Amino acid sequence: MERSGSDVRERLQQAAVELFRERGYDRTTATEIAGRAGVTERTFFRHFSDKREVLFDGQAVLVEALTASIAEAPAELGPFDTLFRAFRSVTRLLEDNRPFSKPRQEVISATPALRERELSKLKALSDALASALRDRGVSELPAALAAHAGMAAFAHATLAWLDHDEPGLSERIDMAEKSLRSLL
Amino acid sequence: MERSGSDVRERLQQAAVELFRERGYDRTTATEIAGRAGVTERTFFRHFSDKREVLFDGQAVLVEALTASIAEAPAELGPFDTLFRAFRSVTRLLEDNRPFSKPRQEVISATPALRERELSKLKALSDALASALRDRGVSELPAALAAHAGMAAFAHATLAWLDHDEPGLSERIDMAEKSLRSLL
DNA sequence: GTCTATACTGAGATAGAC
DNA sequence: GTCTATCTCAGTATAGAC
Repeated sequence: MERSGSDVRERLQQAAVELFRERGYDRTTATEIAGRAGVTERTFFRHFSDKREVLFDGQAVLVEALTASIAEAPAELGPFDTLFRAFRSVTRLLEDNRPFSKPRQEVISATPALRERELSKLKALSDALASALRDRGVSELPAALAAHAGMAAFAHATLAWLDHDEPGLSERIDMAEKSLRSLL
Repeated sequence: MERSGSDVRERLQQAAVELFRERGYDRTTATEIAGRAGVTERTFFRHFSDKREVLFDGQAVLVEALTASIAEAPAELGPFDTLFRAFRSVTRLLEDNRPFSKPRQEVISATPALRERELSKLKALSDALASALRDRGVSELPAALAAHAGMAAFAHATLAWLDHDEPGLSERIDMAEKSLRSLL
């Protein structure tokens, strides 16, 4: 049982999604997940600080990609232009991940404890975007509000697209952006 | 030991805030909270589905007040006008509750597990506002986005005001509204 | 890797309000 | 008698300490 290959983390994540779908989150123990991945419960908790965390790892990549896009955006763009440019820069990434994201999202949506954790992650993401905007000279309050509103639109589009794949992600982002802009 | 008709629930909430401030959330057990309120641990969990929930009860009143205000707003008002009218209608309520809200918020802000729960509650509130807007004929997407953006502004103003009481809550809501509207 | 505290659950008993 | 709140007792699983 490959121990040093260090794809243990991925095997744990894979096993977790499978088991959560088979039995539900509450009826799955950390020991069972570890067992299916060929390690002990203790190893599970070495990799993930708590049971929920096993489903929330991909976020780091997304944060990096989005903040990088914001940092290198033309200086003359306003907050929303900058944000939506960033969101569009990761559509390809999200589309490629859809086969894994969809079952994962089904589990999350069905489990209150996981939805709670999801909100934390979205908040952290939103805060990171606000920080990236501030680095471009946008001041505190507008940066926070733009990041929040933009993230809400982006998250809404992404979740709707994971639920039904048509219309596509790009179109959904367009729709969300238009809707947001016509509100103000 | 007053068993029936009593205010066990409130005693539990009171005891919880006290103990969390004295020792911190993690170092306080449900048994200790129950003990200080004069009941057993099991009774604590009959009143609150989990340990975090004991700090999040006041929300119901706020949801009621805000959705009521939205429902009775003049039909010609747009989504943001409707929302901020509602936010302003509860400033008095929030100001009166400040003596209780402030210590409570300090505990929440200092505890990751409680911040997570707080986000859930804000999401539920935001969803309720979106639903109230839809009842006025605002369609799905704009209702969700307006509610999210508006709530972000309102929450930002309220938390900042709990942290430092000057400028006052009304002024802070004015500032947040202006900032949000001038984003475009 | 082992041990332990504690959050949480379930079932059945008891006590009082009605 | 019913109904509801609480208690008692006996567990399981998470997560942290060692």
